[in-house]
Formats: sequence, structure tokens, C-alpha cells
Amino acid sequence: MYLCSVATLAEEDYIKAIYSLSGIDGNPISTSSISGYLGVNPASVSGMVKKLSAKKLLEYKRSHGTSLTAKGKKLAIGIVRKHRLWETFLVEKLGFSWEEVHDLAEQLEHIRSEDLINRLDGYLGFPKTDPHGDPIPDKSGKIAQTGLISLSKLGSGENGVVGGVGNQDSKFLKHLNQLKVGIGSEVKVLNINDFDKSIEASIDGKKIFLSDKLASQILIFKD
Amino acid sequence: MYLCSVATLAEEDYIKAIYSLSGIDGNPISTSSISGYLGVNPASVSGMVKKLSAKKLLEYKRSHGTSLTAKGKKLAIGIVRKHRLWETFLVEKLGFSWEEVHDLAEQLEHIRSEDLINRLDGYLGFPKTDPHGDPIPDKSGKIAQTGLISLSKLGSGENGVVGGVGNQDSKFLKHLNQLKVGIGSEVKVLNINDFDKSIEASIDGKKIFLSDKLASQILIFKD
DNA sequence: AATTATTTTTAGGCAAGCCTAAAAATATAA
DNA sequence: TTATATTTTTAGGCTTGCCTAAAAATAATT
Ligand SMILES: [Mn+2]
Ligand SMILES: [Mn+2]
Ligand SMILES: [Mn+2]
Ligand SMILES: [Mn+2]
Repeated sequence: MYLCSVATLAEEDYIKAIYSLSGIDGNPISTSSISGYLGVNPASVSGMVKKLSAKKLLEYKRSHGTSLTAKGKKLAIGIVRKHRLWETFLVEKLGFSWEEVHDLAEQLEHIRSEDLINRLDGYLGFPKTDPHGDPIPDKSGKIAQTGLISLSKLGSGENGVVGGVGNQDSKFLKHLNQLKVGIGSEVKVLNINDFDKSIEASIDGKKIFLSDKLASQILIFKD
Repeated sequence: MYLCSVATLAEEDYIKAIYSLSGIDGNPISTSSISGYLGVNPASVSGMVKKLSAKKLLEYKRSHGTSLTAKGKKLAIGIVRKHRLWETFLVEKLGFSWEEVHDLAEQLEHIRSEDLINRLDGYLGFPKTDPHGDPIPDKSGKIAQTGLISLSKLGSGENGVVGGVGNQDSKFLKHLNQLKVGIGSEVKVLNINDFDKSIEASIDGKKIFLSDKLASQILIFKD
């Protein structure tokens, strides 16, 4: 009853998961980690990997893991592009805040139309990054490097500007809202506690404390 | 793996189909007509009707047909609202033309979020009708009557303004594009051929011929 | 009223994606 | 190397939504 295409909705979610887990260099991913990431049983992953392998979207070597083929990677990047453009639309045009859009984009990313997403891209002015600072792949699949580093990598006395987050969890983002930390916030590390690596910092002139766990998920452009 | 809700995607398509077939007065609909409309086997409809009936979305009396309950009708109107708002977005904001948007809206109408659709409504300026002249239900489910009548109901010498179409088929809409007939076009019936009810009309000052079949699908506000 | 035609339901199957439990393979530790 | 722990696969099941074929019910004709 629905549009045919390269991959079903569930297949797309697997491909995207493997892409996310593989990182930039495309490391092979274990069955169990896909299982954990998607919240499905390892046995289900086994079956799907076999299926996607037959479709040449990924390669699988037993006990070595799964990695996307060029075809699979292209599909994954297309989904990521859609996800991030829709998130940008929701925030820029419909006035959602950054912690509300991820789940909606999980639905919208599966809408099938190259034309639609390219027009949306143009309508938004070809944005380079999404509301969380993640780079938006262009029409050809190219992804610009953002140059963001984790705040927890900064030394005492160093400073930078918040450019993104390493986590889409809405609890995390709401917490940042409360702390008045967002993209564009100016950060200066005042002190790093040796015991737990927690950070004392000034953000937009206001002094706050950040746990290492929190700081590690805040991404900055180092000055 | 996906959002739970009142109805699955397939269920929504059945509900919407029954709503479309029932007309404004909610006539009971036969199994075979649903089957024909959706392009599925009558046996499949039988099964789904049983399921939706158990969910109290419709009522079924054997050999009398199916009609939506209040709950089912509300669901249907919600889907129609989403469909028409997305179509409006695609035309007004992304520059699609009216014959391109229906299939995309078939996908977008299943995106689950009350909040999203209400914000989209606001973003579009609470439009009353979609790109095909169909009324957009408001947030509460109310549907304004458009007062449109078929062009083939006009008598010789009468005139009006095109306000909508009675058909979403892209071949039909492309044909209207070629004839330069669109919403807002001013129509005057010059002559009706007695033999085949075909119409000689002036549209925006230009004289054209319309078959009865074509004219019946053009909806106008009578002057 | 009886026959024929149409509509609808039941019965039995299939594919996709998920599950659990058990078996097999691999990795780690002793 | 042998034993233990972990990971992965296989086997068997379930639900949804579709199919075809056959049976049953209803409607239309004669
Ligand atoms: Mn996201
Ligand atoms: Mn998804
Ligand atoms: Mn439509
Ligand atoms: Mn649909």
C-alpha cells in the first residue's frame, strides 16, 4: 500500500544505527551493540543483518562485525540529512525548542522524496548545521567537519564558544536550558577539580559548575 | 520501535477511506467498495473491519455496511486536516504545484503529533482551504462549507469563479494547467451542447471547450 | 419460489519484524 | 590447554496486513 524503495522503514533504522555507531571511520559494529542501541533482541539483529547483507547495504564477517557498504553509507547519510533538515525546520520555522524535535524528526526522516528534502533545504537557506550543532550533509552527501571539541577537553583558563551537543536526550537538553547554556554561549574554564574532573566555568559571564559527564557532552569551538 | 497511538498506519488508511466514501452524511459503506477504493482484497477488508469494529472506530452491520463511530470520524477528520495542511505547506512554502503534492501528503498525514500540526496550521496562517480548494478542518474538527458547485451545474450564460477541483488525479490537474484553468479563474458558460453536455466557456476571457466529464470536476463559486 | 449472480466471510498461507529459549561459536581466564 | 563466560546464530512462535480459494450469505432474476 506504500511507496516502494531501497529499504523499508525498519531497515532504514538499522542502517542509520550502524552508521551512528561506526563513527567517521566506519568501524565494524558487533551484533550486540546494534541490539543495545536499537533496543531489540540480538537474534533480531542477526536476522536483519543477513537481510541487509543480501541487499548489499552492508558487509558482515562473522565475529568481526558489520560495516556499511558504499551503498549503505549513502543511504544512511541521506537519512541523516533528512533528519537534520527536518529538525532545523521545526526549530527555525515552527518555533519548537531543541529538546522537542528529535523524536519528530525520527518520523519525518522516513518521508520518501528527494525533491521534497532538496526544496526544504533551499527553503531553510541551505543550513550547515542542525539545532544541535550537527553538520547537515549536502545534496551530494558531503559532510563538512565542524571542528567541535568536547568542553571536557579544555584546560584551565582556556575558553571557547558552544557550537553543539553530543547527546539528543531531552532531559540533557532541558538541563542545559535551565543552566542557560546553548549554542553561542561563551565559555571559559576557570578551574578543573582534580578528584572528579568536574569543571568550574564561566558561561556568558555567569559562574557555574559542570560535572565531567555533563561537560563531555557540550561541544565547543575553541578560541 | 515506533510511536504507539490509536491506530496503525494501515488502520488510518482504512478509516480515511471510509470517511471519504461516506460523504458528509456518513452513509454506510460496503466491504466491496472499500476494497475497490483501497485496492485490497475484499477478504482483507473483512478482517480489518472486524478489527476496527473491536476498537470502536466503526460500526458494522452485516450486509448493511460500515460507518464510522464518533471516535472514528474524529480520527478521520484529524488525518484529513493533516493531509490538507501539509499540501498547503508544500505548495505555499516549498513551491510545489498542485498536482505534485497529494502523494507526498499521503505520507506526511501519518506523522503523529498534534502539536506539530497545530503549529504548522499557525505558520501557514490558519488557511481555510488546501491547494485544491478542499476545506481544512480546524483544530477542533470543524469543517467550513465551501459553497462550491460543479461547473457542469451552471446554465448557459451563467458565470462564476473556480474555487476547487473534485479530483486529485495528477493527470487531471496537469490538464487543467495546460488549459490555464486554476483556482481564481473566471468562468462564463457560453453554450451547452445538448448532445453530450459538453460546454463552450470563456475562462479568464479565453474561449475553450470542456467535456462534461471535465466540467463536472471543476468546482466554482457561482456569481 | 427457485435459480443465478454477487457480496461477504472463513480458512489457510505468506512475508516482515519482532520475541524467547536453546545451541553453537568465539573470547577470556585459569 | 581446559574451563568458563560472552556473543551470535538457529529454531520455533507471535502479530500485522496482505493474498487466494472455497464456502456461505444475500440479492437479483426468471
Ligand atoms: Mn536528532
Ligand atoms: Mn527512524
Ligand atoms: Mn490530497
Ligand atoms: Mn495514507
